[in-house]
Parts: sequence; C-alpha cells; structure tokens
Amino acid sequence: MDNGEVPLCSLREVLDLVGDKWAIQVLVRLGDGPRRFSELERALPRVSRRMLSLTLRGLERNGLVTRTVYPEVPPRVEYTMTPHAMELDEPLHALSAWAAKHRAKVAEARRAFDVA
Amino acid sequence: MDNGEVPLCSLREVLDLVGDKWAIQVLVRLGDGPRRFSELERALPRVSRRMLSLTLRGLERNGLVTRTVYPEVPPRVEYTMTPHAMELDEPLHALSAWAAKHRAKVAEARRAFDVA
DNA sequence: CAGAATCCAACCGGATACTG
DNA sequence: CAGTATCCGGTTGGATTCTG
Repeated sequence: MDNGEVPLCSLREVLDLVGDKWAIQVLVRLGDGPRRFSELERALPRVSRRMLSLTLRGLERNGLVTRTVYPEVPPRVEYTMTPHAMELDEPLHALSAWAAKHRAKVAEARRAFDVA
Repeated sequence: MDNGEVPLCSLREVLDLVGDKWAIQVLVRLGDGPRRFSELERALPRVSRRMLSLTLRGLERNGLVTRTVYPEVPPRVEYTMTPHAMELDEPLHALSAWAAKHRAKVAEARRAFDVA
C-alpha cells in the first residue's frame, strides 16, 4: 500500500457513504432493480424498520438511491439505484475478492491471536 | 451492481476489518514501512492514544499488521503490514477512484437534498 | 403501506491518570 | 516509550407506538 498514491480523503468519503452497517446490503438488493420499502424490509430481516429508513434516507441524500413516491392508495414507494451507484459494483467486487482470497488467513490469525 | 455476483458476506468481512474510523489511516501510514507507536501517534494527531492502540490491536488480531517488540530500554515496538494487507492496496484504490470521480455529484445531491 | 417520533439501554470514544 | 485502566458524556440503535 503506497502512501503517496492512496487518496486518503477519497477513501474516507466512500466509506462514509457505504461503510455503515446496512448501506451495502441495501444497495446490493437494489442491484437487480427497484424495490419497495416493504420488499427491502422482508429481504433484510435483520435490519430494523428504523434503520432501513435511516439508511435509505442517507443513500438518497448522497445521490446513490432515488426515492419515487407513487400517488396511490395504499401508498407505494420505490427505491432505485442511481447510475453512479451502479459503478460502485466493480470496486466492491475487488474488495470482496480480496476477502474471499484471504479469508482463511484472517480466520487463522484471529484464532492464533485469541488463544494467546 | 449485480446481486448474484457480489458476495455480500465477503464484503461485510472486509468492511469489518478496515471500515472503522481509523484502521485505513493506520494502514496507509504503514504502507511505506514499519512504524513505531509514537511515530503513528505523531502522524495521526486526531487519533487518541487509546483509539490508536485499539485499532492496532484489531489489525494485529486480523493478521493485517505484525507487532514486533524489541527488548530494549526504553522499549521499542514496531508495526508492520503483512503481505496480504498490502494486497488491499488496489481494491482500495479502485474505491477511492470512484469517490474522486463522483465527488461532485455526491456533493450536489447532498446540497439538493438538504435544501428540500 | 411507508414511514416518523419517542424512549431508553448499550456501546463508543475522549480525557485523564497510572504502569512496566 | 508504549501502552493500560478508569471514568463519563455522547451517540447509536432496538422496541414500541403513532400517523397520513
């Protein structure tokens, strides 16, 4: 990791956008298309309604997600990824590839550390 | 972002490793070579000693950093990145490149959202 | 259906002081 | 030098309740 070439502030910016506990889970769900609030809620049982709401609000605020309200009864709201959010796909793949590759070593390091 | 291809759990794993507030700052500093505790402390004035300590302990536990104690007086401790931590360099670059590219849009989205 | 509001417990992290 | 220990205020997030 070369200090001079990693723009630290940019890195912090992305992590501030998607680094929190649920943002990425939501984004990935939106990856195959628009989803309603309740669909996301069912798809992510471990996210409380409150947190889902706050997460979506954050993503919307940062322009990663678009919120569309359909004037119907009962109300329908759909969340959609924006084009630039889609471009996050590849960087995130790179990261998870790293994780997949080194998972065993990380687990082993953790075991070794914990017994000591 | 293709749901079927992004291994969500791997992604969460990496973010759990380096997603917290200071881990990456520390890693980047270690990018050009081993550093002593006090060097890191000076290089990262906004990180409290306590947080630096906890961060290093976490990185060490996950095998991203090696801690070496030299039996001298006064004591000297050096922190070094492990080989697999170095491989994080490129994925992190990809992420920060995304941030750099879309920074303006994100900022604009935020402004638009906040005035509303 | 899609949230917002409120309450409250748990956790986080800074400041300070102490140690091998 | 390189930490750890303790105290403590602020933030986070779950549970619950209320609403258009």
